[in-house]
Amino acid sequence: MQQLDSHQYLGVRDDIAARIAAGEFKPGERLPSERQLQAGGGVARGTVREALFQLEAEGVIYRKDRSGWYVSPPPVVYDPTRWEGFMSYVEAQGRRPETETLSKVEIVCDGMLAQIFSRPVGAPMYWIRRRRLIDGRAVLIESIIVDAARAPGLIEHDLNGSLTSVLKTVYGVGVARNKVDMRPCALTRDEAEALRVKSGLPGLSLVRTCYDAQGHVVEFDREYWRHDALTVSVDIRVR
Amino acid sequence: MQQLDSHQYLGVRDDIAARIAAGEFKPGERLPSERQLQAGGGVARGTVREALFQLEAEGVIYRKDRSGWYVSPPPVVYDPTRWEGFMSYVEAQGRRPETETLSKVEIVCDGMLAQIFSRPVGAPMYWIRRRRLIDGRAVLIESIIVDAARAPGLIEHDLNGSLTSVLKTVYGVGVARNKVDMRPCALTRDEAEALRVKSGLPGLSLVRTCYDAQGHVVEFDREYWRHDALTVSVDIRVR
DNA sequence: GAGTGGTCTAGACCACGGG
DNA sequence: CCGTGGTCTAGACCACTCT
Repeated sequence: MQQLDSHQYLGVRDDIAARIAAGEFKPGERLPSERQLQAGGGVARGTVREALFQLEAEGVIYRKDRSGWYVSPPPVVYDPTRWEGFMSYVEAQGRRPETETLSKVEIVCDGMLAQIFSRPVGAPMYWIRRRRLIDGRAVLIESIIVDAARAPGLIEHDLNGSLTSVLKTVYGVGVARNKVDMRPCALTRDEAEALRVKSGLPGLSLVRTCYDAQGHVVEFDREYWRHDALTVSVDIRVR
Repeated sequence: MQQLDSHQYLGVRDDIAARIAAGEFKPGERLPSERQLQAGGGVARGTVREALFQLEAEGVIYRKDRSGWYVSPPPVVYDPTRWEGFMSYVEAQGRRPETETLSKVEIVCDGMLAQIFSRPVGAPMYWIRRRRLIDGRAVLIESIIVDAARAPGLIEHDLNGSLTSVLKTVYGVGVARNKVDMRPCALTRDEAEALRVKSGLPGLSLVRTCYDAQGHVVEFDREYWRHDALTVSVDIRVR
């Protein structure tokens, strides 16, 4: 498991990392092509790629398909215990958030949703898919389910802002409890395509269930984040 | 970015995933060697490895260095808002937790620790490194700093159980607030070696700062988890 | 159309493990 | 010791983006 003097890909990794640290390549900038990086060191292209994968796993660089490797910008901090939405906390950190609504449709409750929402199978629900970007880079894709009975006509609204505030201001539906599950995952076919990354890239899966004061589920949200785009921070006090 | 009918490594991935799902290989069991898997499908070994990396990123399999590929057991659920320690929540989920203390030494406060603990540079601190296992597999390594003034002689105790309960019962030091930061990371040289995995494997970095009722830092803890070993779950209520 | 990364081949040698 | 995964080479073709 140890890198002795062999493991030249770690040497290549260190070279590239040093050049980034030295400011030769800045966040958002493109690295030289794999074949150019290879030429410098007299190594096979596969070895250069191994080094690039290492840096990608560390969150130092990322790739745009068939366009090249780029230096990663710093991650944003996400606090699941706060109610402010994506748009506000990203902006508060001096970054530029964007939201794109990929689709919004009415569906009917299947068995799994029936259980989550405590609603009968067949009850109408809204299904919203959105992609969110920071500084122009797609960082997460989310799939939201909302009980149509709680927010009739929801999908007629503009959903490129804060969904929570639409629910609150238009429908008077407030959130009193929030359950968040997180786990490292691999971005699979669909998520990877929507984020325009290679399938199999590590990510963070985040599942949020929002309840109102009566304990009814208001919103059920699955998010898939690029692994290098966020830090999660939770601050808890004993009651 | 899309898998058409080419991308045969995804086909190999699906084959292996199907055999695992069908129960041909059970959690904890070893897969056939790469060269054996290769023989079945008439593909190059590199292609088989690509498929195995994919499954590893998804948390389906993991490797033991130069020993082989194994089917992953299910992850444990970790709730940073609960105070119960590793030993109890792992056991509560029907798994077998173990802790090994790798080292415990007295150190002096450097600049960073001085800031975290609001203590003068040079103040004595204890530094404890532990490795924790579930069902015999190393899943995390942690590095803990405790203010020696708050718990004199702490490192004389057996630290293979719950540190929090030792602090509470022996020293009367309770925790009133908990700050947890999490982010996907790559396991680098030291962590990877301690977990006996390949450097560069994705992981989850978890930094916990524990405060007492007076707002003093009691314990500062950095954990590095295998990415496939846990799910984080947070349940928050508005007050 | 040129250049990029993505995939794949068919070999090779090495370091480490105890299937 | 033999088999394993870990690393590496030197090519090749493809699908895609547009540097």
